[in-house]
Amino acid sequence: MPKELSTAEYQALAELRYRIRKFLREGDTVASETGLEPQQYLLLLMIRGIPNGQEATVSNLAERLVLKHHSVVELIDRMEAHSYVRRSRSREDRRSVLVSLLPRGEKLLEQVAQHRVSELRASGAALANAIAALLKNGRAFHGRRISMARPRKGLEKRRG
Amino acid sequence: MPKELSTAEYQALAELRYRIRKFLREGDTVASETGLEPQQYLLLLMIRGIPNGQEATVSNLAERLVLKHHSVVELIDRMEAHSYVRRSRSREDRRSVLVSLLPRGEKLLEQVAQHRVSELRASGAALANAIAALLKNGRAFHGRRISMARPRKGLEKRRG
DNA sequence: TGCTAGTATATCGTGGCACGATATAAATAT
DNA sequence: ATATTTATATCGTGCCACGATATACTAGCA
Repeated sequence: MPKELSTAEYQALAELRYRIRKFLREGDTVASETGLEPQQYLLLLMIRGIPNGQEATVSNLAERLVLKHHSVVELIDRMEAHSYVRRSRSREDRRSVLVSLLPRGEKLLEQVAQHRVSELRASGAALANAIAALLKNGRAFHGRRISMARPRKGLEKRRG
Repeated sequence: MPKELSTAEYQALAELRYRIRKFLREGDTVASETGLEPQQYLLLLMIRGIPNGQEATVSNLAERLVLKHHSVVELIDRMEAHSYVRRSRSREDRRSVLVSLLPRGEKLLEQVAQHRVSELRASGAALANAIAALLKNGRAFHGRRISMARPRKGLEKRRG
């Protein structure tokens, strides 16, 4: 039976969530200033930033957004209504739908993403450090030291 | 006029959001297994994990959740309906409402938080490292090296 | 002491979001 | 040719978040 969590542990979990939340909501604020809902910006970003070797299909986007596929379908519906994206049926597999940005979506995405890149420089490192500091504090989590996983190499180097 | 963002930059932003999203949704899954909605778990956690020296008032909770105060009011309404929390009027300032956990809420929070602490050990460090790695790679953001805020100890070096 | 300004919470209408259940179409396996 | 699997789509439902607006309480000031 696991031990009861202490107040310090609850506070550490809460602080972690607060920092992540604050960081994400900064981006949401910028998105809403351009007329985009937070999830809409995220979908545009996931379409534009789909990993190499993948296509922006409903199922791939569902995976990247960590949502059930029909939630993505409905999100795309709403985006189509605003002319941010369009659907087209895949030639290779006619069950699949490819989602691509329309110029309006591309432009709005760029405005938000520009801002987000700037903010990442300002606060992204602080977020990473805050998370690492919270994890490092062994006392916050059962008083035992956490063994940090060794990070992999940078993204660009991974792909050959 | 800022330069156009490259595909690599979009991919880096998208990857960052994917990792954060994946991490958060792990917790959501555990929360929903206990019958809690994601935001409900978060509210319970913010009440229990309020920083020392603060009280769990609507305005303090709104700050910790990075929400408008009336969104917190409505969230508390829904939680009260489930007997997870209760409101009480502050003696010191009768405008303020103090929110506290009821036994049912406390129990559900503990179940989820226990699981989250375990998962933090497993994936929290990976998240921090992923964020740091994405930020560190200067090419992903305008090809210029980002000057990392100096962490107390280097992430990689901290623990072997 | 009374009035004004500021602060904290509450309510309502509205639209976005997410899911489970269910359905259809296409591809694959047998 | 049939059965199974996979991809997307639709609907009902409840949760979430905000702007606009309202009420109650506290603090400051003349």
